[in-house]
Amino acid sequence: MPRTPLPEARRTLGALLRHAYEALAEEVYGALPARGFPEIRRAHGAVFRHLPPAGARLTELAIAAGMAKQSMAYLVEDLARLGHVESRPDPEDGRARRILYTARGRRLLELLLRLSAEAELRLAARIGIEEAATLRRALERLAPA
Amino acid sequence: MPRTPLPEARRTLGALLRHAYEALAEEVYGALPARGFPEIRRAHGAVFRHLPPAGARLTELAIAAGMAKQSMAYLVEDLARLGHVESRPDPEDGRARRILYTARGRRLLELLLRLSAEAELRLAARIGIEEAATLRRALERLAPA
DNA sequence: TTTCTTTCGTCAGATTATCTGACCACTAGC
DNA sequence: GCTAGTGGTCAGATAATCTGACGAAAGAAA
Repeated sequence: MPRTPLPEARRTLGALLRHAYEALAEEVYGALPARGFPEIRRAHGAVFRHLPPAGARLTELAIAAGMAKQSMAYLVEDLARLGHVESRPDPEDGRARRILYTARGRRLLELLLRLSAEAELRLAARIGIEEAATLRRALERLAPA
Repeated sequence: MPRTPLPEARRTLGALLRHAYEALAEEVYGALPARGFPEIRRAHGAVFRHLPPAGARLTELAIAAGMAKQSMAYLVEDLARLGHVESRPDPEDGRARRILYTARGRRLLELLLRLSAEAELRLAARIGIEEAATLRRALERLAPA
């Protein structure tokens, strides 16, 4: 028998993280339809989380997001079709394509960031500012540099 | 212009939560093949997170996991095929089925809980015991009662 | 400068994990 | 005993990933 009692399955750290993430994602992505972006799905976040304002190559994006380049290509193509990014041939490399935000895509990125910040503020109001700050600090220590 | 500067997309609270969850899930589920359960995928976790030792009905499981009963049925059928759960007609209700762990399923549940506890301990070693405790506390305040 | 190797992206095809709608069997409430 | 509601399945769709094979371009080596 283990010294420490095993946690309930719903109370493992992983389950708690998943739940918090799920709730936050729902707040952010759930707000998009009413804000004029009903076509955006959570999977698109993989692009917005990793595409810097100056643009990036497809393969860079795929690596940053930790997925196959084919998978990233599928998301990027979708966002291009929806008018949020465009993919232009890279002048510096004839094989490569540069993924860039359109004006609409930049507005969406800003909206996502604003909604995220607001959701974090609401969370802080629920659990306490101090508590929320330590939560963020702990998570930041786990994130890659 | 917003008073607070917008966060970088990779530093929203959601992105941080997602990253931490992803890392933890990888530790736990990544260990399964070497421990004799190569057939278990992350989606199966929806069952193990919500199926109590005494069993439950399919619809209860679906509601607890926040998914359609058809989706839960797909996961349960898969785990039944793999010998981790079995689904028997409910003696108290002729329409219903009771989902129960097999002996193998119970061992897997225990392993998952143990791996989760170990991953949490390693995380605490990385960021500090105090920090990990406050992380858990904050997340628990966000979880449903 | 020709060749070899690696990298960038696409094509084709598969699988997993979800959903919705329609339905049947059974229970429960009047 | 009807009628309404619930538990579960069937059928079909879609989203979001993957792997393998490949062509074109770049970079390294000869």
